[in-house]
Amino acid sequence: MKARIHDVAERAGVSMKTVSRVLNREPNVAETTRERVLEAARELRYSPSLAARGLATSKNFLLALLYDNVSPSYILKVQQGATNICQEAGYHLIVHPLRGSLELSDDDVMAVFERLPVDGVILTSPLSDNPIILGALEKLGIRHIAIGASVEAKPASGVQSAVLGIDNFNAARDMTRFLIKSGHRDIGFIKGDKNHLSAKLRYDGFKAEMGAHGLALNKNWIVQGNYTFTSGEVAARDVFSRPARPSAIFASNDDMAAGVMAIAGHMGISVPDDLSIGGFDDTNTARILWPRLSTIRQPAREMGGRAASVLIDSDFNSVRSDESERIFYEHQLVIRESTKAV
Amino acid sequence: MKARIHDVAERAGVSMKTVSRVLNREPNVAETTRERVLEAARELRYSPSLAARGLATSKNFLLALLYDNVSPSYILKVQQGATNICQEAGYHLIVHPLRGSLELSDDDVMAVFERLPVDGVILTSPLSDNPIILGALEKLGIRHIAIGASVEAKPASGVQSAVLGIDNFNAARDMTRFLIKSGHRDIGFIKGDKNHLSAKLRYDGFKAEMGAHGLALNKNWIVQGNYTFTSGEVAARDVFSRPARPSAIFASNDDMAAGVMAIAGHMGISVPDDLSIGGFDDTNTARILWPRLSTIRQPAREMGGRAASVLIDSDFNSVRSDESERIFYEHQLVIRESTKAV
DNA sequence: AACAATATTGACAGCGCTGTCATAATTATT
DNA sequence: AATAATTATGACAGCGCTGTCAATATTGTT
Repeated sequence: MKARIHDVAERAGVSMKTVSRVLNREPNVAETTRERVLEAARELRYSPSLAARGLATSKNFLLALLYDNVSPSYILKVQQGATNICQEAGYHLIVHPLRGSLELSDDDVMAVFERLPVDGVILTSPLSDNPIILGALEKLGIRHIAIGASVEAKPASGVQSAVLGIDNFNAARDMTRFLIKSGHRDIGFIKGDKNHLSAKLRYDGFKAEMGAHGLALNKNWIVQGNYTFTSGEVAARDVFSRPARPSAIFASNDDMAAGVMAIAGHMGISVPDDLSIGGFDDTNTARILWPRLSTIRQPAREMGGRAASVLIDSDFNSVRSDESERIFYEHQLVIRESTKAV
Repeated sequence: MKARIHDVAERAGVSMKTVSRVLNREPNVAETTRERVLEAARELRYSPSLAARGLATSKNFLLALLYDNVSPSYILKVQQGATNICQEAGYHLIVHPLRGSLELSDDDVMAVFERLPVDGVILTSPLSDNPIILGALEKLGIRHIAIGASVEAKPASGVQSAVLGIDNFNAARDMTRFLIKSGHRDIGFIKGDKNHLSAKLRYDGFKAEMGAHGLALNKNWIVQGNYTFTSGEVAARDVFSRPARPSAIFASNDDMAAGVMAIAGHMGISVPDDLSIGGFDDTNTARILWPRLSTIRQPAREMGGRAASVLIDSDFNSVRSDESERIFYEHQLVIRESTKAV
């Protein structure tokens, strides 16, 4: 039924090993032989068994994408980028939600990775900063890329790993500066999940820029959220229940910004006429809302792709172990209709 | 470094085969032995090599979720349901976008599946109805579940397969009836992708219900879309460029409804005061928009989970080949703020 | 033309697990 | 108490591939 390498070898009149050489692009195969083998393989519609190959080489041609269930639109972008690259390279991507990652014990996490038969792992925020997860990965010697981890994230050691991200601090400053330059002085801020390093950095950026312009922070308008749409709604209700109302709200991700917009709509507060809203991430959400969100573009798809290709490449190019690099991406302020000068 | 079954056997003082029996829950193992083995396995943090197991059993503990890139929010729901079940069962889910599925040749498709080392495939619409894909799957003997395929989809033969879905026709009638009962008579419709069976059924349902109430269809207000947000925008622009304007638009999925809403916002048409909008699918999109979309809930997450569990179960319960079943789900009309009585 | 260097190929073992089948221990039946 | 039926365990081969290493063919060098 399904052709095996043996069949191809027979048909091409060579040994199995030679077929293997051709298929794996090993050097030292005569051109004529190579063609004969490829032809035979094509005729038999041969494709190697990943299981057998994995057993023989301890390579699985599988990558895993791990995420905690926040901000689906963001995850999806990363996933899209990663699957694209995987397909080109003949790899496959396993998606693995890891809910409640903060409560997970060392053992839980180890158990997950021990039975994840992959060649590399892509971590998305907030997993990117989670020391338990990072620790397990290193202990098991699994290569990994942390997306959205921040500058401060300590570099991995022992196994090859990398950190991809943007400069959250300065990105937040950019958005804040834009709002201020648009004439806003009363600006509210919705913080992201306490456990995300990115949340802290974005808030710090906001504070820094406000301070640089001599603008005071109004505690009434600064609310803790957790990066979910619902938390954005809750935060907005809170802010709007105060005696005074800000003229702009900067939510530290798009989903929360959407929550703010929903509550504004509900309360008859017109966006952007009565209230400007800024988001962060430029996910699909930002684009489908009306008015569309002004936000910070984070090249999530690109980063997902990059993460996959780094992982795949290091499967080949003899991995210089103990290497860890940091790749930074440019963010971009995207102005749309949810903000307006006052 | 990593424990092998041999190590566990040694530690427990039994043969490898006995360890294998315990781990695979095979019968005929003495209780005391079982415990000893489990203990040893735990101590060594043993977890079997999927590759080796796969090679020995031709089972990979992998499922694949295939989709063409339309309606990300819908895919995501299915994916969530499927990963949940997979995790419980110790399986993993590979996600595999298949862009431009309509132009794919027989060979392309075969090539994809031949190198997808999985025990089963979950298809989402529009792949669910694609004869080339279905054909390839059967030729290769890969079990599959088609989500969102319609009643008419011919049952698979040869390999176990199933169809999960809702009654698109009647669901569309329900939404249409609701709009009519709300006093709307001038109702526009945005069709889904021509190649989706669901698109046809939804449109048929709309027509049937309009007809049942003696309402005429206005060609100006019936526009072809393709299930994407952008196509919803284009369609809305088209409709609004006509001399008369409908009082309600029924878009055959949420993403297109979001597109309509965006254009309405852009043109200063107030929703729902000047225009009611109905969607379909009840994806995340419907919830984060303001006003939130009235839509048809399709239990996508549940279907994703069900698909996974059917596939996994049939891995064990000796598969009665040649079996194919149809599982139908109830849809539900969800009324939110995007529609209003006139 | 004889020899060294290099390119090309194949035989065989073994990756870590499970299926088959034989054997040993236990329990049921007369 | 002897035999049959059942339960519990293990030895061993082999799943389909690739790594190692040895063998052979080709090319280059004096």
